[in-house]
Amino acid sequence: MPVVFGCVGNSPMGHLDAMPSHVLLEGMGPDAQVPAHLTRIPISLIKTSTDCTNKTVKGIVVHKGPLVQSADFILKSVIQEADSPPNPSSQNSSINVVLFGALAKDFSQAVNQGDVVVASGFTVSKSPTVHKDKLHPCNLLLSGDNACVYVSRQQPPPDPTSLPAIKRSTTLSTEASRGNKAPKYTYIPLGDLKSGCVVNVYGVVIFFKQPFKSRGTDYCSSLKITDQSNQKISCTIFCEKLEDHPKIFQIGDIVRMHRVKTQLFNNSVMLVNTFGFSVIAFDGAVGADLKPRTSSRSFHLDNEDLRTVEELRAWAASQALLPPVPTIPLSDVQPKAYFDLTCQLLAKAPIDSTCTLLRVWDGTRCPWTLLKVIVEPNVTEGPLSFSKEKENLIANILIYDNHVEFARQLKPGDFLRIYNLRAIPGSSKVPGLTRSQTLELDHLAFHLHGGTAYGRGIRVLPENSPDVQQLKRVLDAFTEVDELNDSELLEVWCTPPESLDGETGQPGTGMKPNTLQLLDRQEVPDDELVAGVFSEASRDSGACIPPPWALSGDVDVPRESPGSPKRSLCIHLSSQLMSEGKSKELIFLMGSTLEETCRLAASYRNIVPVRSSGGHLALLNLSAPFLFRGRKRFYGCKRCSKAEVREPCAEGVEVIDEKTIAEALGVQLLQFVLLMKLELQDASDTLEAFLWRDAELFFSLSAEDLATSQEAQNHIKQTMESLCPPGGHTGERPWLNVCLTAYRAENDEGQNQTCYQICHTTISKPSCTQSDPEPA
DNA sequence: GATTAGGTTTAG
Repeated sequence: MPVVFGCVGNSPMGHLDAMPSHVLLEGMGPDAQVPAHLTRIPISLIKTSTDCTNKTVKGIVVHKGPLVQSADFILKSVIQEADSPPNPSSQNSSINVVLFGALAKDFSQAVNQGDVVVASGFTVSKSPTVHKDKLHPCNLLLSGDNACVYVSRQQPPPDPTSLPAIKRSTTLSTEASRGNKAPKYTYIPLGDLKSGCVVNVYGVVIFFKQPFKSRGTDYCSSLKITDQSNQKISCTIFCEKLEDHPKIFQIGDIVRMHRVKTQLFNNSVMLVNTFGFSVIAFDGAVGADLKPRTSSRSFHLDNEDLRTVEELRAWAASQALLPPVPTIPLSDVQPKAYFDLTCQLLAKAPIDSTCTLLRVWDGTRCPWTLLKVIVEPNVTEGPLSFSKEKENLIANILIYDNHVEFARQLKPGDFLRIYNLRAIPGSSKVPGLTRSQTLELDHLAFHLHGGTAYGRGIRVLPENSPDVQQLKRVLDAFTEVDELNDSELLEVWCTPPESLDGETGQPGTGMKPNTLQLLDRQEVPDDELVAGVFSEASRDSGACIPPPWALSGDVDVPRESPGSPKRSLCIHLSSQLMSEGKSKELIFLMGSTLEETCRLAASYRNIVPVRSSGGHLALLNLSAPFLFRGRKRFYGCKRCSKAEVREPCAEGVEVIDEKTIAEALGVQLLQFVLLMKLELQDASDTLEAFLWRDAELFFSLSAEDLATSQEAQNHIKQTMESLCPPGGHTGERPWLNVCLTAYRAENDEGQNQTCYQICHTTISKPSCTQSDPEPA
């Protein structure tokens, strides 16, 4: 059944549904269709200088490459001189033929290996693969309107099993078809994939399995990827060498794959690697390093690629495709949970043929009692024991079945990510234990079960990966501390300044806020307490003689609501201020409630609440503010003040401030101070540190504003929530780079102890996860 | 030279 292709031009990508243009004719060979004005030339005589106008070649298809869907369709084929016995002395009777556009697509559909074709309208170029494939030094390019291929089958019907067995002379690279320059790749959106093509794609990884040994000869990787088209495409990669597999570390990573073939499985298009397959992977986080993960030395990456990666990153972020926490630290592990762990291998030991012990740490301490496994010392690789402190951080992980072989290749010191690890509470039998070896009850055991479900597996992370860099900082910090013995450590931390002045800050690194609590000693009293003081003061409403400098009168309190009863209160004013026309600058208010005082504060700049005491005017108990100004309240020290109602000296004073009033009243003015205690945690331990002297610097606001401004309070709240998310895991808390001051201070029991304060440190943004220490 | 797997939890 001969087949004739019509002359077809290049079809722009996307016109994949264009009707094939071949015409079926029966009972004739391809030659019957070739127009008479064309003359055939032998393949072996083709040179780049050959004038191909009105020339044809005829050959048997000895290789048909895959249809590559690129900017255009491309298909590469090899034909061998037909109808004449191939000259064994000549290697030039087989030639590469490269077809473009719809012609390539039609050729892919209608031509099989073994068919005889006649081609016309071709051009000749140098074959870039001549040294590799030892074929004809030229190749034939078939594109554009003049290109035409006439086809016939040698043995109809086209039953693949009955086709002449023609050995492929060599393997071919599709890259070869584009000349010597770095090929320009086109990437097909995942939503546009059609089955039966070889394509290049980009995608965001939404599921992955680390390479695992297949039942065949290769390792198999399983991926599911997606892109802006929202199509979710499964990919299966078979490669004999592990290094040829995609290097996926976590969900959200981005892969670029070259030469994967599309095929239908379960009514969905899926991807499988095909000849010439290559893959590179990128971190999927916006702003992360754009260094591709690959073992290939000759990958091509241009600005367009980087732009594609950035676009996918931004899109993935908008879709929340990246997990908020890539892995769970040991400190946050929950019993019964499956989790991924990023850790360092310290030691390992085989337990039996189906189980290997990995001793790992990540610098955090698991709050649960961990499984202890005792193994024969002579089978352990790595140190047999560690310092007590370090031992407390080490998790024993039992690796089972198929993962044992992989674990065998691990070396102590390796940085690992273990996927789908399971934390099992209680006791379980550990194979290989002798009678003398005990297993603790009520522990948490970590198992990497057999199988690859849910991506279960192990990966060695490269030392330069950001997650490893972060882990190393934590581990190094611990090791540094661990190597000092306790007394040395104490000496380092206990070189305190005599006082807070002249202290030297010690930059601390890697401290993590753990828990936060406000010190409740000397707290600013709440309204309930203050209202109680007012209430008590108004009960002492005996007769009182105002001081001679005062003018007394009544003031109507603004009503709470139109219907509420009218109330007037006794006030005393400074006659001097009155004479200067500043009667509203300061009033001494008697018998008011806290609430009424606040209402009057809208009309009078300064209000000093007073009471009657022994026939004289007196200030209220200094638990309450001695002065109200707008929303601000000023407090006096109960111990240091010698309070008495006196006329402020306001002569020549433009504005009466709290200092003038406090001075006149003998009140030792108190300052608002923000005092917090933070529990910081790093790999080595936790540490309580005060935020006090530089608390305002830390939060970039004044404590006084904090007492009155809702905005300032919100700012603090947001900042604290970003440092210590409510209900969040430790892993979600940011790392802080803080400067600490160590000093000696007496505690409540009169004992000298070392205290720590955060100093010279500013949180740069409320939502920011890092703080920037300012130069001391 | 084709085949391998085709996500979805061990059962210690």
